[in-house]
Amino acid sequence: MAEKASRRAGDRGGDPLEALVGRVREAGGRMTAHRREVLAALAERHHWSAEALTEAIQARVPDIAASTVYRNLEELERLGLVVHSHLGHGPATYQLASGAHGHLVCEACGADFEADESLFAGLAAEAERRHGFEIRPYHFAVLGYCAACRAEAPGR
Amino acid sequence: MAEKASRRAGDRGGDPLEALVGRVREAGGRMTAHRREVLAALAERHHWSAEALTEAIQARVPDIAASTVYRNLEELERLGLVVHSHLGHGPATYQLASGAHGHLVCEACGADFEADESLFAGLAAEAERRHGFEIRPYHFAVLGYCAACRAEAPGR
DNA sequence: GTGCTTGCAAACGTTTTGCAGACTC
DNA sequence: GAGTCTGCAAAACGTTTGCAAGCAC
Repeated sequence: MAEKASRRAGDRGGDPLEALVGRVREAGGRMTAHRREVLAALAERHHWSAEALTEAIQARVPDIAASTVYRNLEELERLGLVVHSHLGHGPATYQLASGAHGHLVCEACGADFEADESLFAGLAAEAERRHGFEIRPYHFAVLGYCAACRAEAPGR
Repeated sequence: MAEKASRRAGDRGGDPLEALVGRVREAGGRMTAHRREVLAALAERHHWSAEALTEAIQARVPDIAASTVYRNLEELERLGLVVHSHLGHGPATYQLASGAHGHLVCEACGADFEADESLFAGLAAEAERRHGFEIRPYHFAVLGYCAACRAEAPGR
């Protein structure tokens, strides 16, 4: 569960981590070892809750404080590198802005379907037309019932 | 701000409060004075946060405990009379199930547009077709930017 | 050297819980 | 009378803050 600690994390397709580091510097942010760990963890998977992210990083870097993770997420979000989503009743989840996408979350079983942006095209157009409103579909989950749960409790 | 306390609240179309009381009893719930106050307040307006609802009821019935309001909301939701929505980053808001509707909430200024169900018709159809997913559009707010805020900060 | 970043610990605001007593049915 | 509902107080939960020391630039 500790892997090879503090190596280049997130190995898929080039090295997105270094690109992120560059963007932090461009935006005037400093690059500390702990901030790098936060970025590395975010590059590894989607949908980290702040708490899970903290635990995952502490497995590699035991002396990182939870408040540091929270402050980094806040700062990275201000810099535009990170966005958060609300996937239902639990805490917010964080992801790299480059991987932002919408969600369908089942209220019964908690299943989480990543939604293609095109799913929201109609809603986006209607909201714009009727209200002049520009939606950001990745910032919220669309709650409802998944196919499996609907089959189990058809008359909900 | 205190109106005429403990009168029939929510006067549109008959007496919805008594209908609600009846539904609680049908569902096996008991009707206490405090539960009636919760229902009456919910019938008066939409989008109560639990805290605001508690304060409003305490203005009439000073000895009602906050935990009683929370437990009533939970119970009424289980009975299907009440639903809650997440309108952004703040606490959840509660409303009578009969008045449930979707929302567009501006991330910049917090403005809240009540959304006609038809706004979600396209999304509902697509989610159903692609994922077999049945959305519940009133349970979440669609976040984004309203027309006024877009005009102020066009290049967001 | 400047000032952003950090750990620690405490505070925060909202919601949940345990319990004994009060109430509805 | 049986079982639900209640107030009170304390705990839980996830997150934020103040401070002094540490580090990037």
